[in-house]
Amino acid sequence: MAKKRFWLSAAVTVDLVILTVRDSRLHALIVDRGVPPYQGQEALPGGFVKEETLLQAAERELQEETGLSGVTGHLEQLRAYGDPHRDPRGRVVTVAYLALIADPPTPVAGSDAAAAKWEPTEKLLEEPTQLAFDHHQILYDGLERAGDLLETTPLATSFCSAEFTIGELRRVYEAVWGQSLDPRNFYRKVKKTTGFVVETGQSTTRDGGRPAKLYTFGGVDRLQPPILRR
Amino acid sequence: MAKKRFWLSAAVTVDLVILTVRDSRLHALIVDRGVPPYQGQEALPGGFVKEETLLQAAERELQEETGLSGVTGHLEQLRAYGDPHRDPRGRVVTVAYLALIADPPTPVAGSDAAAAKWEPTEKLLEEPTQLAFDHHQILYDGLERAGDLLETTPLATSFCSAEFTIGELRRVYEAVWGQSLDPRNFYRKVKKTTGFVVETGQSTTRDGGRPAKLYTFGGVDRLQPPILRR
DNA sequence: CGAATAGTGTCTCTTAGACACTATGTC
DNA sequence: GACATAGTGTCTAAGAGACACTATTCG
Repeated sequence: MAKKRFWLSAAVTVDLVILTVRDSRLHALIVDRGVPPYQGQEALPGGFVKEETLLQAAERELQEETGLSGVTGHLEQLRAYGDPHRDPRGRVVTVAYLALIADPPTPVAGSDAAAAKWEPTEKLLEEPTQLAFDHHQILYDGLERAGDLLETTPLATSFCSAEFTIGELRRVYEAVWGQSLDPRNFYRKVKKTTGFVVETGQSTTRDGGRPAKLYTFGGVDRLQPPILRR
Repeated sequence: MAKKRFWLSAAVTVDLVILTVRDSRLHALIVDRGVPPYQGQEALPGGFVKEETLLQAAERELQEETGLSGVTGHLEQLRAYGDPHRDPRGRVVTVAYLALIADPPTPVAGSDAAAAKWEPTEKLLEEPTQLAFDHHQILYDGLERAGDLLETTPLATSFCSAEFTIGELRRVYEAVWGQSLDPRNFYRKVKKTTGFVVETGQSTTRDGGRPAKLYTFGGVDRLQPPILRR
């Protein structure tokens, strides 16, 4: 280690775009910043990376922010953001993660990062931006990724509870894509996609109308054929 | 800045997956490491980030490694890799970028990072891995991304010179996807995709056979309809 | 001429979307 | 009964792939 530390040193953080579907609308988890910079403003949850993997840091933050130990859902890296001036404290490179989780974790724990709350993404995207740092951009990228994921992967089920109806699954697609889908064509499309969903044999009337069969996730990791939006 | 630097500090690098198509085969730019760690082994080109954007760092490295000032092509972020033990020197988070460039920049300058050379990606993916760090994984991810990009974006043209034939474009797809395509169906598919290519009015016989019309990139940023592989 | 690539036509099969219709629950 | 959602059937138009065929160059 002769020339030790001649290179640039930076702080590394993870920021989270945590999405869920509530009342047929897409929501993101937002925190009120309790400390400078951007004190009092809204931001995405996140924090500094410790002696751990980036993914582990994201998992840790996710559990801290949602206040749950066994969060069910999906977590994947979005991308890194490293503009030299994105943080007034100095050089901070952040690695953003995208989390898709089922509604139940509604009660958000306060944690150290002040109050957290679910906000409709539609509202958050309105200009002018109220989010701290470059979090508006990160949120935008996360929403775009989420929309793409629903086309080719079965991750829409990450927004659902363990057992769900086709109608509930459809409302996930409608919320994320921001468009309505024909229930009948959607129904057949899902059932034709091998391994997407599996019948449990039970049914429910929680959505009103005729009882709907309940399904669980079928286990594939790619939708074949994909479910494409227009 | 009361509690200044209580957080983890890390070095930040960029690594590049630079792809091109030569002789109808996909190649990646590989350097021989002249310094430890992994001295003498093969690796992806890359370097430490300075007082600049991550993208700017990637552009700088790209130009240094290819020895060209105005590299034509495409450059986008792949993702970040931050395992605590990925670099024996300490905590180094790297942000990988994917570059797609046209063949002409064949003469690779030595630069400071020892010799650089084009290697067929097929050969590089063979086990056991000979690439330093986690560059095998990064290369794999880059190739996967490249394949996806060709489906929905016009970036195959980044592999071509300013003017190209449909046949040359097809050989790009075949090289990246590793599968042969029906020339006739491909031809109509490309021409049906609005804004993908534009006729120049000229033609060439450089591919042998009947003279082929020459095209330039049409300017769209999404292929509609997309060009999907089976 | 044959060989090679460019470009067109056409057939078949699959799929996406529109939408009529039936089924089964709650009020 | 009205109303809501679940689930099925069917028609039509567009797209994908297979492949015969024509066009134009070179040697």
